[in-house]
Amino acid sequence: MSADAEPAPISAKPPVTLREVAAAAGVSVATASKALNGQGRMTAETRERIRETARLLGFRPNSLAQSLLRKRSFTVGLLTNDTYGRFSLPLMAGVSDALVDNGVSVFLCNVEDDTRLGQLHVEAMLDKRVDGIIATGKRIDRHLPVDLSNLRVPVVYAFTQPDPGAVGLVSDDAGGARLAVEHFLRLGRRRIAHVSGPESFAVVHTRAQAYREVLQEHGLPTAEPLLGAWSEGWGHEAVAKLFGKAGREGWPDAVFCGNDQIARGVIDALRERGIRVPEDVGVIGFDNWEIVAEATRPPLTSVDMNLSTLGREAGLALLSLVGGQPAAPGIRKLPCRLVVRQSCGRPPGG
Amino acid sequence: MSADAEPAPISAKPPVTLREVAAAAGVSVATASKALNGQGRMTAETRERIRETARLLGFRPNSLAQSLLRKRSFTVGLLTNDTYGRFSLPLMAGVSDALVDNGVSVFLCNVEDDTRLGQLHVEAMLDKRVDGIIATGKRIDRHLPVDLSNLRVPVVYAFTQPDPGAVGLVSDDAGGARLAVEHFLRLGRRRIAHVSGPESFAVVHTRAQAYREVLQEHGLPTAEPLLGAWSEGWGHEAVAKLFGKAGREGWPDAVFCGNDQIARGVIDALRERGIRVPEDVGVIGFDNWEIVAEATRPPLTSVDMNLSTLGREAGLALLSLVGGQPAAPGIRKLPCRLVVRQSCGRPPGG
DNA sequence: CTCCCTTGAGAAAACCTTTTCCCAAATCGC
DNA sequence: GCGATTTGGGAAAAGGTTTTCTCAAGGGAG
Repeated sequence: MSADAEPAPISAKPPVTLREVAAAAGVSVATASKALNGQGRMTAETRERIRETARLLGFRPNSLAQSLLRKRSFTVGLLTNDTYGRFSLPLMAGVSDALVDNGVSVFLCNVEDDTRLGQLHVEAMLDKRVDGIIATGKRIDRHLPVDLSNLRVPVVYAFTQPDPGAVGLVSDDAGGARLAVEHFLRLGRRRIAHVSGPESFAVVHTRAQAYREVLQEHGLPTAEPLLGAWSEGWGHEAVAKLFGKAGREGWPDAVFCGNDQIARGVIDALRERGIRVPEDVGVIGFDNWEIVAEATRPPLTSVDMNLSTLGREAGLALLSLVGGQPAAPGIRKLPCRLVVRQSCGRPPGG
Repeated sequence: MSADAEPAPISAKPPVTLREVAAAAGVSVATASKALNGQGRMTAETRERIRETARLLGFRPNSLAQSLLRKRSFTVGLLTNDTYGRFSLPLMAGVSDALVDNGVSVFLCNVEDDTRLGQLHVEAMLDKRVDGIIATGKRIDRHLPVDLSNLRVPVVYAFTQPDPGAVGLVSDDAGGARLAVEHFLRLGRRRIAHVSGPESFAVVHTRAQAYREVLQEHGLPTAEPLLGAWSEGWGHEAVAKLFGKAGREGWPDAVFCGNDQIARGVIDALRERGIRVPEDVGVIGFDNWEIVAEATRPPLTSVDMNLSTLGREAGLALLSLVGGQPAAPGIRKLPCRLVVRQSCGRPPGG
């Protein structure tokens, strides 16, 4: 058993227990435990001998036993009703990354819109003694189909409607809309239209309101936003409405779109009408869905909600809650950022 | 304590233990355990009394303690290197669904392409005593950056390159390609082109080979597939190559595309040239990425890899492995299906 | 009236680790 | 040299459940 022997690889054999390490090192399990955790008092030589033995045997403590005792499982649940959507992916990746960096594993729980399924998942998570729960959704203005108030573990809401008194993180949609409109203004655009999604979405109103405010602040007339669907098809229709009327002078010189699909429809429709983007009309989208934004011709400038960061912040917030730090309840809005590509044009003298 | 009293809701109070249930029912923990698990012998009345007590107290067994004893945690790890991609989502949802139905929770582990991160995750999962691991990826022809051979738990590979001797599930790409080409043939198309992705992808060759075979089986000449990128841009380029030469008689009357983005580029490019889809040229894509397939004009017929089913099967395969059923090692190919929309035209007399 | 078997239920070990308490030996102060 | 403290390490309880034994009481056979 030389000092530079290889540690045993993870293998098919049953796991090595602390008892075995202790026996091999000729000490009690108590001492072995303390040696490995840096607790207790013993000679440096004893401690080192035990550690070396553990290393050689490939000892890894059984998390189940540790959790049972410590009442802390280093495990959290991630609840989502958006397994197919593009929003939850970066969000979940961000959550997962933040937690994994802190040695915490994540249970993925897809609840769809099924209350029974949600209840089932929450109970399973609680049974498995998760340290906390992160609830994410596909819409900021909708609750998950499950009641997470009065749980015995902390809960953080990300990109979904939080319970009153809980801590929630969402993107700053108003700020994102401002970024887009103000960018247009800086580029010298003055007749800015807004084409967005269905009226039933809260973000549609939030963004439209910010759009109006920015224009008013600059003393510009505000056209009524065109509300429709989150689709390319609606982008085409909207262009027909905006650019259908004869008389070029009434046409917008910029279109701020509620998402990237609408923006793509707008760009395609404009091209089909022979209207040049960005020379005649600038276009900015929302979501920065790269696969769409980079395929438009020209590539689409878009507002990015920083969902990955949002997820990361949510993970960290939960961690501090689990650690006993009292977090200010309420909704925290995280800033968006504008990803500039080629659909909005260059500054006048640029 | 009437019989129809409400069971205690899940609450912020510390969980009820079996010991408390036993005390409240006036029996020992051993008897209580047996009553709740349907084990042991006791009067029906005793059993029912204990069960009712447990229900009223809102007792839920501590999974950690159960797992520690049973050596079965009802937990599996899901390893992926594709948190952002669209393939892993339905796959993961399928896995998750299959497992959750069987009372198994899923650890989501995003390893990116980082060996160290992968090792970390695998060790954490093993420490938490997962019953098994499912490895999924974004490409069938690439290994995950982590060695999963010789683990002490079963492993199933889904949509990623399995270790030799392991059980793996992938989509039947050749079969999917056949579906597309044969559909064209049934519709009376005879000059079928194939535009696909980069040469470095194994699926590109698999599908191209199937494409050639079907044409040969029907005694038709096979044009050399055009290989490029998985992008709309390449779809445009490919159309320029295929339809650039003067002389309409040499043009294809159908294009089978390697993915939906290429197909979209092809359709857009054809429209820009005034070539009608599906009247003049039929187009079929691959992946059935609904958000793309439904936005093309006309909506795109596409091959669906049934990834959700693939994930479900992977989950079930792992479950039976965990249950001790020996599974035949090797790669199992699951059939694709053709989702017919409007880009390929109707049968001649249809 | 015994003896044996069944029934109903409890005691205790086991799973694996952590932590508190405890004890013997060694060291220190004077 | 003697009491007090420190040092090094072990015993045991705890965490919550399952399972194997054990055991007393009751019932049936002869």
